[in-house]
Amino acid sequence: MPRRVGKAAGSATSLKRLADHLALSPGTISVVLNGVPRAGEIPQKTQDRIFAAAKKLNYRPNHAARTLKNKRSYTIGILAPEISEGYGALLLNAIGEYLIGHGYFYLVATHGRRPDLLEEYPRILMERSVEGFILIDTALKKPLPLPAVAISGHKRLAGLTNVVLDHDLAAKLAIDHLAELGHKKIAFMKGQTFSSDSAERWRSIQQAAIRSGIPASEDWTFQLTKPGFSPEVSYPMVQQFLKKKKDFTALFAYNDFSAIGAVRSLRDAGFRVPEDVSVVGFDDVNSAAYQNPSLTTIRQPWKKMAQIAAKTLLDRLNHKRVPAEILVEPELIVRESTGKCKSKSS
Amino acid sequence: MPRRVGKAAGSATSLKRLADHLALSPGTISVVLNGVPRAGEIPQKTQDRIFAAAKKLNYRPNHAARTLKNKRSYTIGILAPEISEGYGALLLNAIGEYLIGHGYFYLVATHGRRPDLLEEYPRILMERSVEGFILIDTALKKPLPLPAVAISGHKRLAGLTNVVLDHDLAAKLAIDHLAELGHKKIAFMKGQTFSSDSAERWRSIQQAAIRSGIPASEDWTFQLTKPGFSPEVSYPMVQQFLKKKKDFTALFAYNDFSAIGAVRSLRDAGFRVPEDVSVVGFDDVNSAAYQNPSLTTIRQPWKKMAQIAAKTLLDRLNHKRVPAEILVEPELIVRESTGKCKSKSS
DNA sequence: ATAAAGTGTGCAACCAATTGCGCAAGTGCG
DNA sequence: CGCACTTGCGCAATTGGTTGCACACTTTAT
Repeated sequence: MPRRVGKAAGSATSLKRLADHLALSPGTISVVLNGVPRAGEIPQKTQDRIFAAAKKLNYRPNHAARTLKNKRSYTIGILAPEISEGYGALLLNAIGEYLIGHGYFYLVATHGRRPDLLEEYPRILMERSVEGFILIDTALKKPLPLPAVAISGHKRLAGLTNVVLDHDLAAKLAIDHLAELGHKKIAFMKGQTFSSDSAERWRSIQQAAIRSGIPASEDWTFQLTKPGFSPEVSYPMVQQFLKKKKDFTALFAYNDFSAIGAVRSLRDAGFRVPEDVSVVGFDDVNSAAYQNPSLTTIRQPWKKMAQIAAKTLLDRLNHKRVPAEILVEPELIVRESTGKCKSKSS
Repeated sequence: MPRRVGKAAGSATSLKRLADHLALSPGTISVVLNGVPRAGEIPQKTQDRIFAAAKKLNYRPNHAARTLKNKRSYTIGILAPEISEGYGALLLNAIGEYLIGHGYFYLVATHGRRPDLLEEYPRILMERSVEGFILIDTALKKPLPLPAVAISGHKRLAGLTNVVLDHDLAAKLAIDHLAELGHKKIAFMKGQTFSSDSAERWRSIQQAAIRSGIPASEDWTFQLTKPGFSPEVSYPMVQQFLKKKKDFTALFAYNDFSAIGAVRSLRDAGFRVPEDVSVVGFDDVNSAAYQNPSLTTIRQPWKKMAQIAAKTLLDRLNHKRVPAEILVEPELIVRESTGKCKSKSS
């Protein structure tokens, strides 16, 4: 005599409710619905009944219970300094799509580079049983106790795969382009010290510059300090730089937003872009093509990087071997912000 | 005779392990650590021992087990069409910071406006025991069975709070500004039909236009169709519009990125901005101030909207009463892309 | 008829945390 | 000296899903 279970009781359909409804045990139902090998031992007729009832009662397994028992949460932790306009958002979007497409969700924690939060958030995410981490522009001091993939990380740590841009190639593309246009006096904008690409990129730029016989000393250099991805970050720094040096004919910016700020700053100081100064950006954000002038820039294949990062992490979670570093190639996109060098002295 | 538990067994410290270590029952420890009223009945000495051991063994309660038992996950589901450059990313960032600051995390699902995903993702998020939803630019057909707050939603649904911009004021600010500059022939860009602000904004624009004696008929209007937040979305539409109408002296764009695309398109067609055509944007994204010309725009207080949305949802989860609609005020930011109307005919 | 083999099913333990109930001491009062 | 009351604390059930193992029942072989 099957007990009658009121539909009003509780809300979601649990395994037990289904079991009562079918006059079977929760165990049997679990076996059938999960299709484990042993399910073959259960008669087709019973299996059909189970599937039908599950559909009818709209049964959805409780994720927390599953996580607890199976020790798999199908959840990834993402650590980023912030979700900004530009690069970071595009990465996050592509990472998210890949993960959701493969049955995973993600928790994002934005730490703003605060050391205390960089300690705390990975811990909290692990309490929430994330299975691994993806780091965006985030430098860790200690290795994490879980598999991790870093985009634009440069430190080799145990259990960490770095997905990095080929900065040597990027620097070469930009500098060769400017050199071909006749530029010899190039100003370089260094990224903020805390930005994880800054050091690597600067090293590559110096090497490429030497090879092309272009000076890249302190004189030709200034550094961003304010955090963030906004033209505000570079505008005042360019103004300041112009006070000590005016005879450069090209500028290689740290990213597109700082290039936009630089263009503005140069124009406000009376320089035309590209007639007086050529400007090269970095990243190729969506609006780069629609600036005035449109930006010549080094395109980071951010979508590819995001997919590689997500795929690599899932591979590791499924016990595949993955490399410690994966290099991706940038591309030069020539637009209007660079032009022939017209200065006679150069 | 207490069992000896090797520290090698398992990884994280569970309540039971702590209990074995202390030779107490898990229940007692739970009572003390959670500070429920009954904890007062347990002697201070025992409590001190418990706290000390918890710290020493680095005890962290398992979130999945808590969620299962307490039916509270401290997790919010966020539904957005995409995480784009611009507006959406800024909102997400501010929402995330508020939530994390209040002990909540969030799962993001980007649905790309696909109807099947708009059905599926809320369900999956609910399986993952989210306690409520925040919707960004997402139109629902059915009410959700959980508390929800929509940013830029305009449909009244049960259990839903809408955080919306005062579009009447926004339209008035933009049109009054253009009218004061002498513009009478204004072209209007309508948002994509699926964008949740489009209809509301267009209605407000029409009203404001009538009051100012400015025509806002079909003739003066064109509509975006491609999805996304990129200048690409508007560039070809402006080109097309220019084929049928050329005598407007101002353009009110749907957002900053479409304004950027429009400026570009106008210039490519031989119009100077703002000398021949003034352009007003919407949103005031970070780079708007650094365009050339810098964009006059209607600033959405996105940070405030994000915080209000997050706060309102948490209030509802804590059984406070909240309004069905919350209006926030935009602000006119005058920059270089608008100027005096010089056309004689107007 | 009886054992062996084979088939279908469900009990109970487990995961980790929480909580009602009640056991077992200790204290006070008559 | 005994009864009642308080205090301190632990047992066991609960949450929902998964899984090892045992049990029952049927079929086949001897």
